[in-house]
Amino acid sequence: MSVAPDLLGRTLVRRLPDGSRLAGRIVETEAYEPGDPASHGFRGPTARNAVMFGPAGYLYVYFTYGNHWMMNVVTRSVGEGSAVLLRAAEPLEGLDAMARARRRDRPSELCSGPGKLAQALAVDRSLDGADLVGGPDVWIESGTPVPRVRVSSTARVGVRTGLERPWRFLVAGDPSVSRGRPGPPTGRPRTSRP
DNA sequence: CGTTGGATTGGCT
DNA sequence: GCCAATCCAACGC
Repeated sequence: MSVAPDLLGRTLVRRLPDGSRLAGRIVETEAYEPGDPASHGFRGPTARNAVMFGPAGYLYVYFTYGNHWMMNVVTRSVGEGSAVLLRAAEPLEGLDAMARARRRDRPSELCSGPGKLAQALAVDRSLDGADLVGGPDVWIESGTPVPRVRVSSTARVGVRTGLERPWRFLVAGDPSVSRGRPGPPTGRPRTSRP
């Protein structure tokens, strides 16, 4: 869970097959933990969520609502089943390519939601299980840490269980944060671990 | 094997 | 603010 807020401010990089580079500064994440009823891993491994149960540092990509791909970072060791959903980023590099993929021009509409982010970065099922540490297609660079005081946490968006867990983390006031519809903000994240 | 509904988005009222 | 789009994994029979 603690890695979810730590990903804020880091740079998510995608290298396309033609060699071009796309990048965005992560501004919104959500944590999905072992034993968490809102997590895809809650009922154990399946063909879809298998990557979640593998080693940390890999990309878990899944498809939902008939249209959208979601990008997650696997964060725990083999067998545990955890992930951090990458929900939004501030476009930094390759805005033209992102705009074409998204059919939108305004930067704030390119990566401001989990489905939008994957579409802008040309991420789909083919990158499920991609190596984020040593792989050539997608990775995370250190970026600039976001000061704790600028991080807000809220209930996670779009889930019906686990609402008591304020595990959505965002950069307060950033225009690239998604328009989620969670409950009221709960302020800065708790310092204690679950 | 059929049904259900989803870690969403964008367009329309 | 509301809701259809659109696919498929999960689950029940």
